[in-house]
Amino acid sequence: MDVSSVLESLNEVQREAVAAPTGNLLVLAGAGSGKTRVLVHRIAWYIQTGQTNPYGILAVTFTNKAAAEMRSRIEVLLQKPAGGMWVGTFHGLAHRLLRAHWQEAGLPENFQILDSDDQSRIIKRVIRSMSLDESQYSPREIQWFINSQKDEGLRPQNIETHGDPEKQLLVKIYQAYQSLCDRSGLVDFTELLLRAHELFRDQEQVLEIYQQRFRHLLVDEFQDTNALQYAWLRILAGQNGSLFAVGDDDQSIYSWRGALVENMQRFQRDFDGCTLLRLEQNYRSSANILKAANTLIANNSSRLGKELWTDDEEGEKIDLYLAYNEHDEARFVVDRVATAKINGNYYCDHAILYRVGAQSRVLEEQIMQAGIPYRVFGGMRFYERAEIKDALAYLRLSVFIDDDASFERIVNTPTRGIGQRTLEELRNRARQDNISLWQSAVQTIQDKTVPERALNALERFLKLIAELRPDLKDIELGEVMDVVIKNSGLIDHFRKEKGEKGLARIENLDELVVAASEFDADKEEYGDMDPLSAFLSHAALESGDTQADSYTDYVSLMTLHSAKGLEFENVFIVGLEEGLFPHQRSSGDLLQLEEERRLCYVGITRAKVKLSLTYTQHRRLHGAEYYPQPSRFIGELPVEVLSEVRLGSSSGLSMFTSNENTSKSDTGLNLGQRVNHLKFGEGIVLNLEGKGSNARVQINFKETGSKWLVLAYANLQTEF
DNA sequence: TATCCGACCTTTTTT
DNA sequence: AGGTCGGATA
Repeated sequence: MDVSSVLESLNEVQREAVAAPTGNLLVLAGAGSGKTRVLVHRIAWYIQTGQTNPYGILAVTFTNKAAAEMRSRIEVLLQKPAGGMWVGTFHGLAHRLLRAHWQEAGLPENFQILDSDDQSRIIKRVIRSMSLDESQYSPREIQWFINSQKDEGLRPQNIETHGDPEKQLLVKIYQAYQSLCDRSGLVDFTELLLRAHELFRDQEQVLEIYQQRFRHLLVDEFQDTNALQYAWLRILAGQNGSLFAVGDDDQSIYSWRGALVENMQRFQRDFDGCTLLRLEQNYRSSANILKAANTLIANNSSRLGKELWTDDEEGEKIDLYLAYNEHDEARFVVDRVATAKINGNYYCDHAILYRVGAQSRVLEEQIMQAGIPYRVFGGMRFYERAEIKDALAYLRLSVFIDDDASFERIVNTPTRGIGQRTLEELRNRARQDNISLWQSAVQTIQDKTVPERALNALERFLKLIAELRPDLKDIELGEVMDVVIKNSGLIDHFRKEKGEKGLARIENLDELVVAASEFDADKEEYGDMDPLSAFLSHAALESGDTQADSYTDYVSLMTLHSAKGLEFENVFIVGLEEGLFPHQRSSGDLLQLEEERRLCYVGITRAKVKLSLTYTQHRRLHGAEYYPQPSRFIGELPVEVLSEVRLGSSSGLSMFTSNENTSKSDTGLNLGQRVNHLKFGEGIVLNLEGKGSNARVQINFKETGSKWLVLAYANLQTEF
């Protein structure tokens, strides 16, 4: 094999990283600097120099999409399947370990995976069963508490409460939640990681197997690792393993879900002989775009430090558009996209990025009106849909009767006369005897401790599930799914739902049958699990990211967060306003503000050719009116790369005024304008009405709040 | 058991 | 504004 081919087409630093001697290496890789490329080539280098075969390599990422892309790029480079290599997400790999070592990990063979919705339902139940006030102990907060404890590697008994009764109670809830999960063989997402870590920590012989095997560990997006993931990598690497980590501290935007940028510094301390390389040459964006990105991010402190550069030319300036309101903003963007299309560009080279999901609606309205195909990313995923989870719950229960989450979900869906009273009885018994709801139901039927009518209903339910079971073994997966959906009565149930909704649900259920029949359990991923169990795991771990159809041309709408890792010729970032971006909830805290700035940096660096930024004078959000100040991030960009867009009266402006009926009297004032009043001081124009001597103006004064004034007497100063 | 009403919330997302 | 959720009601 010609080793040099792996190094061809790499720049000097990339080559240095790829061909570095085996050992611990941290690659600080800027946006668009070819970071995944380096990682993939590093793997090929290991193999082609004979340092290891695929069997000795473990490469880990955060999303299934990234993992799939990595694997396929490796295989392209090697020109053969990379069998035996472990490539996957932290959760996927942890899952694989736990399936292989379920006994050592103290799990039932058929353990089921809880997604966060399942988890939150269980937590609600636990709170209720402890007769706590739900309004005082919000399930959300408790879920957050439990997950962050687990992220820290903490079990209830390890948590120091310092006698704080509040915390003691939280720990008690955590405990109760965990024992419910344990007795019903349920593993939440974080638990996958925690158990996998404990497996390594406590089972020396297991750890040894994997330490021997995986001498070469590689991590992408290292800045996104949390404490537990870091600990897992560290224990697996041991003394003899080597870790190749690629990341960018400037793109760390997930601290709010436990990601620790500090892991990049820690890595250099904790891992022997760690070297640091910087990939700073950018192959994506024009010089102007990079200049904007570099200048912006330089406002952050405590960076590892790096500055992107490019051989590319200066390129176009960055457009900056001040819109009247969010409709005008949307119209501006859509107009630009439409024009680009007419000029021979593709829709799919365009992305519209926003800070919060709620901003997509107005954009969608405009883009729909223009008849432009688009896709909104994010939101409900396929396997998260209620009807899909219902159907899967039938399956899960049939393969693993102790799965309480599924039992609860479907015991009375569709309604079959098993009401709250009966359920309460089942739950109590389950808790008292530390058994699953299914076992509890069996005993309840034996002891006849509920009314006859409920008893019969319960019996019918158990029989329904039990009858599914023998059928499932022999027939093909799609057929299994079909039988489940038909026998469960879900179709009839949703048919009764009025409107489009029920219809859509039934279509989704059809789609589920297709998904099941097309599912092909990868032996590497799922070992010798039976196909049905493998499919259920798959459904839990891959929430069904709908693959972008490559043959349709559409504009992408997404949050800045979901844009990370992507690139587009043409990028619009909308809503650059104080309070929105940076978001209100981040603006009080310096660290959070810096994360917002990194988010902006991520957004800017998505653009290859053209970047446009917009903000508004007036925005309606959550039913309230805002007259926001321009985002500080605009002010942090170098003026020389910006170009302010002023529309002639023929385009956006006239459309705006005619459509919105906000044409104001000719007062010489604009909405959002700053004015000064002799008595009330400084304020901002909120509204105008009437004409001539009747004209009135509403002003939000800094000191005294909002007031209506007759313009003729107000004697406002507009320049000060 | 279905449906309606009002209280409540609303940053970002993956697994 | 718009969606979700839980409780009250028919």
